[in-house]
Amino acid sequence: VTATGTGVDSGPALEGIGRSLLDQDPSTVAPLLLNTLLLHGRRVARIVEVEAYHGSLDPASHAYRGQTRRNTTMFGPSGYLYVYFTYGMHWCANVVCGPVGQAGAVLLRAGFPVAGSDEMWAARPSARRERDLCSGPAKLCQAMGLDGTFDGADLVAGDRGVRLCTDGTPPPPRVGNGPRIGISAASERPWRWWVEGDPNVSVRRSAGRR
DNA sequence: CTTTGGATCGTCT
DNA sequence: GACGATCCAAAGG
Repeated sequence: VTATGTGVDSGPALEGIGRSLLDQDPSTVAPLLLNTLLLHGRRVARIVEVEAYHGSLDPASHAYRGQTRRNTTMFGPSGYLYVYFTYGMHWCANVVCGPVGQAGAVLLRAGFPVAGSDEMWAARPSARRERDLCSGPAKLCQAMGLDGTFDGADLVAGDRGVRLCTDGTPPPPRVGNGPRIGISAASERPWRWWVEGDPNVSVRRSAGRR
């Protein structure tokens, strides 16, 4: 695992996230991913906001109505990347959790640039401030250069150059927790976690609205 | 700062 | 044929 020239390799050594940690319930795994690092080539983002999605018991999940072509990765082994296309133009990335056959994933909702931000700015020309780079699930994918071709990538083995690591940064001292964003079903379940006070965390559109 | 509406197409019924 | 696990530009305070 390297991020040469990024400044990351001059800090504490990076350590891959183990598959056993991810092989648990999405609601257990989700908060554990806060402050971890998503790496792709030179680009590194620190995850500051996540959401848990379950399977047949979660009406907001893509896996609620069983396995289909799109959500196949969600039903596979943990540690893989589930990338889906939405709103006709956006990609969003999840970390698959739990055992084979049991759908579950953690949506990576926001992060902030730790390295390779030059590539992120290039990938996101509409960004004006640094916090515009990764402050949303589709922004994060765009900034990190992730699209549908990365669906099914192994984040533990890093078989397609995408990896999930930790640099020893402890869990955030204050973790926010509340309802998930942008869903219409099961909107009362508090399955979203974020680093309290981080400016990259998405804000729920005031009042209602999806 | 906030609010609003439009873009755009793969997926599943 | 309908609907998104969203983002952005524009307009108003």
